[in-house]
Amino acid sequence: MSLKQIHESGQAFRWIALSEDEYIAIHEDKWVRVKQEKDHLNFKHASKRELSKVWTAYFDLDRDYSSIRKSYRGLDGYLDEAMDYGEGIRILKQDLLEIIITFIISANNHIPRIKMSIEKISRFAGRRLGEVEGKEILAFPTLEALTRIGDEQWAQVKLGYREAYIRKSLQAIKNKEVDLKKLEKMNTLDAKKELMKLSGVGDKVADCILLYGMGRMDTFPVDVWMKRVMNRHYNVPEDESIRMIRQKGMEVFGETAGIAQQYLFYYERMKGR
DNA sequence: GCCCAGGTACGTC
DNA sequence: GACGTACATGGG
Repeated sequence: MSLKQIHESGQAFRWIALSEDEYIAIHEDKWVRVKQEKDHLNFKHASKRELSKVWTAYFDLDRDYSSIRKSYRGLDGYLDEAMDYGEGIRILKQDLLEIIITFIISANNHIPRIKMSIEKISRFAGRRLGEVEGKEILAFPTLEALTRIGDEQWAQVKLGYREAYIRKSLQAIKNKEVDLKKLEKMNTLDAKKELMKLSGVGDKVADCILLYGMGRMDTFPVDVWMKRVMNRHYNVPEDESIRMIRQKGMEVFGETAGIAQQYLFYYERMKGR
């Protein structure tokens, strides 16, 4: 497990990097300072209770990634390379509302700008949780706090046309048109349909929400990077539709396709840098 | 100035 | 259902 790789793999936008090996992760109103020490993690000042109640689920510590990697080994050369390169990757299980907002913002946007937007939203409405080395630690805002953000502040976040998507979606969640609690009990396909009722949530964003906010590994988000991977390494013609590419990904990589996707995405984005 | 970014909504066909 | 297009914003 590698904190550095998880940090670079484009799923957590609000980690605070203290160094290459030490980060602050934030989940709801909890935060933890984690340091990589060779092959194990040091969760500084985290109580045993919090470790088992919060961070085990967040870091997906109960899943046996090595056996998943073993099951993929030899399937194809490219995934082998990607798994070697990103051996320490895990899929984080992050706060559902935060992930919904984050990935609505992600659509047709640059990663640094996505980070900036989320940071601003947290600054406007997130609770202050503490401070480490002069860096303020903010919670991602609650649903109530988000719906209290005013027009002027939203405008300052510079979300462009995504602002309306988010504000509509917040209302839909607030009045239970889309009930996030019920979502957890649904199978992946039903949950996806439900999520896609939210404004700004299409196929790809829904897949990301399922994968990063609900721990559903049986998803295969296809963005421009994954399209590139599938075109170049999986015999998918350039003009193939995203829909068909997703379907192929699910067929090839199966129940843990989301994890395979993360190895491939990370490898594609990092190599050549 | 032009191109692009972890795509989606909306109107046609 | 599949396809084309507009869409805010800012960095390269």
